[in-house]
Amino acid sequence: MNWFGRVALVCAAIPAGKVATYGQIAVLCGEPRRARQVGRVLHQGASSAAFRVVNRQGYLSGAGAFPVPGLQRELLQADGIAVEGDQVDLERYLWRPSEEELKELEQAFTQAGI
DNA sequence: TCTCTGACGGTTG
DNA sequence: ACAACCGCCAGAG
Repeated sequence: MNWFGRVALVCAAIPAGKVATYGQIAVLCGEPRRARQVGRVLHQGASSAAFRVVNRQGYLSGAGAFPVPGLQRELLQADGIAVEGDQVDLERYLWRPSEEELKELEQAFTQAGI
């Protein structure tokens, strides 16, 4: 499995109603310093769950990030997440992976052949 | 080739 | 709290 695949797996592992940060995704992929590259592969359409990824401040991706402006906002709200001024409350919505979730993720990596 | 540019983030002053 | 740097690396021009 490659970098692209890992990012896709991690995004798929984000629970509905929660958000994750780019840096967090990078860490979960085992490459802590590649937050930027996470954004790039997501832009390439790595995962349909990419709308649950925001930056460290809780701000949504830029206008050009999604084909339709405001799409990410709608998807998040449909997920039950409150979006205020293109920003979400990380204290409330940030995904904090449980031991069980980490284990499942590790399993997914292994199964995919990391 | 070379340079510039980012869906980013940690560190430092 | 804030801003300036740095690391990161694949595309675009």
